[in-house]
Amino acid sequence: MGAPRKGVARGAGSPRVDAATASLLRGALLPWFQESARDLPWRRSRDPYAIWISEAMLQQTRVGAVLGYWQRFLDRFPDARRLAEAGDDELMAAWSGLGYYRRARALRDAARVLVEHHGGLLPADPAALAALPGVGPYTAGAISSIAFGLSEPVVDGNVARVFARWFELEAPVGSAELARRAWALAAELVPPAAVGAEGPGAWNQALMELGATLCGPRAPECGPCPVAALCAANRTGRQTELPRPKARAAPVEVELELAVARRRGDLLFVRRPEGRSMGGLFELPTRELAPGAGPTRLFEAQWPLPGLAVDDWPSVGELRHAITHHRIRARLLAAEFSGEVAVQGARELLWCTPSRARELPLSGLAKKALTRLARG
DNA sequence: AAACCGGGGCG
DNA sequence: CGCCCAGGTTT
Repeated sequence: MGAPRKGVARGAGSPRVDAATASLLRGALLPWFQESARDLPWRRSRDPYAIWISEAMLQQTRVGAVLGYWQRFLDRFPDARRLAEAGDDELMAAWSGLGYYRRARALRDAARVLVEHHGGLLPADPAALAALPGVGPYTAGAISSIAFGLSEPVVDGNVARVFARWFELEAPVGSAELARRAWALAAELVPPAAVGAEGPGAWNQALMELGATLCGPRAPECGPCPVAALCAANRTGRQTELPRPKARAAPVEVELELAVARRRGDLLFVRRPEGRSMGGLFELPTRELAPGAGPTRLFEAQWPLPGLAVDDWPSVGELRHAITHHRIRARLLAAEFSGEVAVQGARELLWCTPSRARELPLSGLAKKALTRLARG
């Protein structure tokens, strides 16, 4: 997500929310949140440090995964001073299994900054927070609003999706444009700081709660949604179409020929070279046909088995396969051998029955080819 | 702007 | 297997 652009003049086409709409949205969402918010342990804390830890753990990580870590981490590192002295081993032990381990080191580095420059406490100011390692626009806004009650916006994946539906934003998921518009909307919608310091934090959490529960990536549940009547996508029936999926690079069309070389019930396999994609996996001898713009990287140097004159072999079938952004059409060419097959090249060859081949590390395409051959 | 980090859950 | 997740940092 991009950074908030507070105070920047908005150009034409940027979203605006009038005060009446903002009021309706808050009046619909906040009571729902108070009623049905999940009882997450970090929501019971008012300690900025503890809230910071939860936000760091929740970066690109599901609530369910964090549940088992947050309290144990706090038991071991109850405040910034203790965290600043954490050794690598105990730090990693406390984080092990959460992924994105850079976050843990950033947390400790930030704790050292806190001890050195902020008296061991978290600042409330989002700019000061964002200057800490591992704290970006989202986390700065979250701590500032949730822990300190400041009127600061927050946009995560949930909020961007919710806004895309509320306001029919057409920019695709993950795009800079959607982030920019979502931040602008969040800044307009976040309520002013309340006396009880509950307003902005509750609002931000309510937005994320809606995105995490009812307004999920697919199959949003608009029936029970408290905001359905105010949601543009719900009114036009586009709630499952928005936000638009990420524009994906067009898949590369690949045409392959696979050699089904048989000898007394065995099939010939070759092993892909180590260190490249699918390295070490076995596959059928393969060549690529008429590559449009040079050989496809996934398959270059995969042929030549000069002993196999596949040009003369009859086709026994065709199959389709998809790898990342490649769409593959593979023709199966079969021939029967009796004696030795003279194959040049250093790559490892293996004659093996189809059933035993099932125990080999096969490429997905080879597995599919075996299944096809077994079915006849 | 895009790549990278990274593990799990789910359809 | 691809998508998605309470993102941030680096190039």
